[in-house]
Amino acid sequence: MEARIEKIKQQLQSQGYKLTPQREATVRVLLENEEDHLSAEDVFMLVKDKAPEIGLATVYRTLELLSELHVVEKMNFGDGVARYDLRNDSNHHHHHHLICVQCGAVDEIMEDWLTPLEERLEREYNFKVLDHRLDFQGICHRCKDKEKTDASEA
Amino acid sequence: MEARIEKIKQQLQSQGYKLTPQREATVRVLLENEEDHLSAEDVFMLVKDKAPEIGLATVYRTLELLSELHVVEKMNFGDGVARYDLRNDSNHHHHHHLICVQCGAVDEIMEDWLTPLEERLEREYNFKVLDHRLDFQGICHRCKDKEKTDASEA
DNA sequence: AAACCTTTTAGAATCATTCTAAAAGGTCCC
DNA sequence: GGGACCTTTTAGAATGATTCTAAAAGGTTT
Repeated sequence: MEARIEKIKQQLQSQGYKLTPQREATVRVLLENEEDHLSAEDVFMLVKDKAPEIGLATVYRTLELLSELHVVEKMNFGDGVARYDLRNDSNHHHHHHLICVQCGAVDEIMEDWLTPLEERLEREYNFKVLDHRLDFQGICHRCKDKEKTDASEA
Repeated sequence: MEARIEKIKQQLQSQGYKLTPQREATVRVLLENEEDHLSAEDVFMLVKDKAPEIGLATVYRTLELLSELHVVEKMNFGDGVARYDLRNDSNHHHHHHLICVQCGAVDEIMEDWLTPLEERLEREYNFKVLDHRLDFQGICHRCKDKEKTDASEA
């Protein structure tokens, strides 16, 4: 944990920014909730526990800054709230989302299924791929199981 | 054109809705701009030319309604505005986006590359796929050509 | 400690979208 | 033909996420 904070500190400093206490608190929240896709509001509420005097605007600015430095990834699942995810070396560019239309859960797939497609794009469409996103909407295994249980109970 | 309006009219009526003049004007705008990804605001301004008395809320409600009936597809490219696209039988479910980070253009690929992946998802992840989206961020062929030209001129 | 940075704060402002209450239009039935 | 009863529209207010602003606070450099 400390090592990763240190690394982010250096990324900030290399661009002339400082790791202020507010920024550090924000980064810690992100590290502690690495599996989740937190909204700015979520982050704000969690950071408030550590540093109650922090403002929402500061959290927004920090997330925006970290996003520019590619420390976090800003995402949009179409529900009107931006969500932020810490990038680490292993999941970088290789995760896709399963979005459940019933319960709203967002699961991840950590496999990279798109490399062959990207190669084809560059070849056939002359398009230089920098990033991608692949989301599936549907019904997650939990809701499917629940449906089955409900049906047998009825 | 008229045939397609007629078809949409029937889709509405089959669910108990009517094709009011405002809705028809909205649908016509969508048909006339089928290649574009219009925002609600864009649609509103274009509809105003045909029917100046229409309200923005009506456009929103109409687009929402058409979206529920799967006549249009509501999309989100992460720029804070929802965009709406007419669905027709040929592009239904089979288009992906090439979003240029340099000029902002959005091109479409009309091939379906994901069927094998969807089958795998249902099998391995027990996830019932209803819809998907696949977007690539990168540099489009136009900007690449432009770069090349600029470089040789310099 | 004065001058000069960057950063934070609180709250106002903005912008897309949704809600609300009232009005308008149709349709059915007598 | 006129109510009663629908759905739909309208204008404008309300909401909610995000951004801006002006003032204050902290650090650094001299």
